[in-house]
Amino acid sequence: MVDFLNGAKRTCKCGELRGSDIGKTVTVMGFVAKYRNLGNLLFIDLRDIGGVVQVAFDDQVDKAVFDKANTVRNEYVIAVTGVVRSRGANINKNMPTGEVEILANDLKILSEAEVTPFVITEDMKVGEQLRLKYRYLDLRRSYLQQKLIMRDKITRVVRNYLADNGFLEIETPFLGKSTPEGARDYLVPSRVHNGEFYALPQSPQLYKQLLMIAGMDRYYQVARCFRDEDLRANRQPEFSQIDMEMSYVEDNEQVMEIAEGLIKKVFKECLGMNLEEKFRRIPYSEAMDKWGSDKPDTRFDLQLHDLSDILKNCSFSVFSGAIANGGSVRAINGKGLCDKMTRKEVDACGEFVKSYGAKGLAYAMFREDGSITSSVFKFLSEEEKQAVINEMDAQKGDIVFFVADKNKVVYDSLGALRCYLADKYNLYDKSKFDFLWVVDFPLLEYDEEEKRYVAVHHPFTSAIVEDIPLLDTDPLKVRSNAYDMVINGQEAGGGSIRIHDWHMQEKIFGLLGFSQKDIEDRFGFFVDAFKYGAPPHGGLAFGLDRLTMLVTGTDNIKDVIAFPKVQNASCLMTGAPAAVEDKQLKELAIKFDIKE
RNA sequence: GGCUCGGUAGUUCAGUUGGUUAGAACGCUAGCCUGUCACGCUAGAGGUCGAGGGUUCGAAUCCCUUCCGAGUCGCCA
Repeated sequence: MVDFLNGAKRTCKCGELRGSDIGKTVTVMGFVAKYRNLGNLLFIDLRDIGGVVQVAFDDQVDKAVFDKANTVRNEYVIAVTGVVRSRGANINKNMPTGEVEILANDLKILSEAEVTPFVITEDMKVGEQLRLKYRYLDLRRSYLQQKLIMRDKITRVVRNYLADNGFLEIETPFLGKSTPEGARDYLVPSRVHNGEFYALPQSPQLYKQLLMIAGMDRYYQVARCFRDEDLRANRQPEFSQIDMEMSYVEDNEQVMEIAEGLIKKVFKECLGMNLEEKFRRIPYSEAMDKWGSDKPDTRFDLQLHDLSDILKNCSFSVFSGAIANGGSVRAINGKGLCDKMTRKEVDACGEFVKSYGAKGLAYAMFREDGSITSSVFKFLSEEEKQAVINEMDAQKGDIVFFVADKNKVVYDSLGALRCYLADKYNLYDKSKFDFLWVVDFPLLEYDEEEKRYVAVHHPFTSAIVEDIPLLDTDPLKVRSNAYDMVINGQEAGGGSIRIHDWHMQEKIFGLLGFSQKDIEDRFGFFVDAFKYGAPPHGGLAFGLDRLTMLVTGTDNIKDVIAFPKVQNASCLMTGAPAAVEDKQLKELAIKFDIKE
């Protein structure tokens, strides 16, 4: 039988009580985290979002209340009224409220609870599968509550900052038009227009640009975005962006300055970090050449070195062949790792780079005794060897890894390998933060499968003015006004100065292989809008989930989302997605063959 | 779509070369206990070894299929 509150009011949260509260009569409410019955004395650890406090029930004080407390089990929801008193000699230093306890004189059982599928404790080692099925129980843990509290704080800081800078929060539709460039769309069938579909937004890109054309000047939104692609540890099918756009800018720096200020504010308010220095700007080409990635983690060295000039004529055909085919040979030097790595671990690196398309991983181990163990040095002349050693600054104790292939494979595999090594051998301080911008991205890249140019960023990104002539002669050389903010080797956000001239927009669409009809069908409304006056504008979007991950120090995106989906994009708690009733399908005029 | 790893009591796990009745800890239930906070002590309940098929005298263990989950490559303008 459960009690009604019957007018009882909570006077404070469990975790707030301190020595200074001794003597006060308080009423607290929460979940029973733990009970310890000593016979005629019973302790309950009561948990709410603010923390845990110990409640004591003494049968000498009130036998009826004591007997009632005896029926209480874990996760019951109760209200306790009592007097805060000192624990005397029995202080628990492990809890913030450990100096005090509440001696109960009234107990209300507000809700009974069945035995939970897992015990809710902070040091829990329960499988994710079970925790996600009972997410509402998992979320009772302070670990997750603190992450959602921080997420709330971040969004509040963001809202305040952007409001202070003249940005208006404006909502844009979830039900939009499918524009099949980029990620797969989630589609929503229309009942009124049978056979037609809305698409959920991959991002509010078109709307925010239209808001600039509408004269809204500066816009932002904490926007839910949807992408029907496969999940990762840091990727969910629906996620949130801090999406912003501003008018009358034509220079990257104007947007980056605002965005950088925002990140500095977030880190200041949320982590107390003072980020004084301007973030580094690294051109895309340098990021690739030095770090093998357009989101380099520069907390550790392990830079890539291009050995193509040295090795282009070497007798090792894998190397010379790759270079002759337009690829390259590059290497990284694992300083001091030679003796830390077993043969098996070196082989594991070889397997690791294979997943990035590399056919193999050559190495050279520089032993402390001066000898060199290498899979490739025997193919090199003395001059070549010496030149490699000089270029790599290879010394005793080092291990150098080489990859020869198409440039993309070399970058991908070595770029990933350096992160793998740094992580595995603790080559950097994981508590440090590393902020930078990658700029001067190429505007276009060539898609071998589709046999056409595709936009590196998106089709609305503008080209750097001095590169515009190259659009007609060498489009792959054109750099864009795009910029990505990279924090700890993760893309935290990205944006660009947009095209605001519809002639240029049509030209880019043309380069991307869109026919006039394609443009009309997909983006007609968008191109039209530019014909009625469009301020120069640019913007950027931060991934709120990833930002929260960085601030709270987790590498699992599920930790910062209340109700996340699992790898196959289903929800273990609700069972979504699920079949619907025939009646619903009929209304939508949807018919499909159900596979057995 | 590919690769790797995992699924045994409510939970976390152990389970040898295929061999008697599948174990431990925690949790749960009952009893005792006035200073516990990982309370303690005693007793007890609790298993379709993810599912299906196969090999075998015999399968948690070996093989095949399949479901579920994790990581990752592709993918994510």
